[in-house]
Amino acid sequence: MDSQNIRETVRQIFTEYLQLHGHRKTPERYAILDAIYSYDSHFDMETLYTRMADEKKFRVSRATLYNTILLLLDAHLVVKHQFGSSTQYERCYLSHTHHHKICTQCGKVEEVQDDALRELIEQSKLKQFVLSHYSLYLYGLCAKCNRANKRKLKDNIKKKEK
Amino acid sequence: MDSQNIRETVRQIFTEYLQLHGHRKTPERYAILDAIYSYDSHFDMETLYTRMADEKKFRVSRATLYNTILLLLDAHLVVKHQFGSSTQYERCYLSHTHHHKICTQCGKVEEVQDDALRELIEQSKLKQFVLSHYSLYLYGLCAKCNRANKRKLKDNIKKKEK
DNA sequence: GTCAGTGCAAACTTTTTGCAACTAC
DNA sequence: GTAGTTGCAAAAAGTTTGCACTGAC
Repeated sequence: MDSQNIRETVRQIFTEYLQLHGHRKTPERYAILDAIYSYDSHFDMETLYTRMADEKKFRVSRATLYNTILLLLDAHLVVKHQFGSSTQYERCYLSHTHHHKICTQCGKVEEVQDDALRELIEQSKLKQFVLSHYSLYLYGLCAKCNRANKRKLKDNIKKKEK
Repeated sequence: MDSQNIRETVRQIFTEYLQLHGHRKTPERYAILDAIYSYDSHFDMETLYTRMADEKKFRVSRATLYNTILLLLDAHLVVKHQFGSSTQYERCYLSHTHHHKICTQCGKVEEVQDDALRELIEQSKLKQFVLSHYSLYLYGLCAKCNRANKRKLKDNIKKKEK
């Protein structure tokens, strides 16, 4: 499915969701959905806010953004992530669930694709619980920070020996 | 290992960590570590702050709490979770890594133990990355909210048909 | 004695809320 | 017409920071 097609499909899904839940179909809501589905990757509220004003020429208030994101989360069209200290969102319709490697030192986030693991998690039987989605965050050190730390540690030990 | 023994062991680990990194061994730091290891479950900063003052009779400032938690995270004696919108911490020395079921509606968090899945995640080969720990958050509806939603949905469809 | 660490309050960031104006229905 | 939504600004919640003081080394 191409990008244009996806955007039309998610609009339909959103419309159904809004109808079913008795919410109004406002232009703001569709503009926000459309903006989100025009990005490929993660974004935070500030980015969405400024990008919508700059690129999409559609200014909505922050309050409306937060409001609409709540609906989109509930409609399973967007997922929320909280890596480290920053809250990020991501579109999720027709995008493969992936995992995230987060460097605990520099904060860099990378996506990891592991279909075998994905299936195992999705098939894990949970008592008294209806799984809708999940997040797997793998914390550790990226190659760069790992090297830097090893150097630092060596220096400290040397200092101590003096 | 009994609870008293664990507390002594983590003190030692923390002492080594502080020495290695050239930090001072202040009474506040040990009091915070001890408080954290006297709880079995998750806690947030506010809870830790008030509990330390009330139960432990040891008042530390919020600044020092945040400060010390950073060290404990780095020393792998505490893990940080960000479910939904609340940030929670949890001791992690000698406690089995577990997964979390989070109800997207009422926010209830439950621990899930699945050793097979745990091992698979821990053994997943990651290129250019040194895994230290991970978090698996399973989002969905708890039995209670699921029932409530089904009722609500039925009502909305009925309304629509009128 | 020195400087890392602490407490305090102010600042800052992110998210929520109250209310008047607006508009989808 | 009217109730759900929006925008704005103020408030709240959570975390960080600057600075004077303290105490671990």
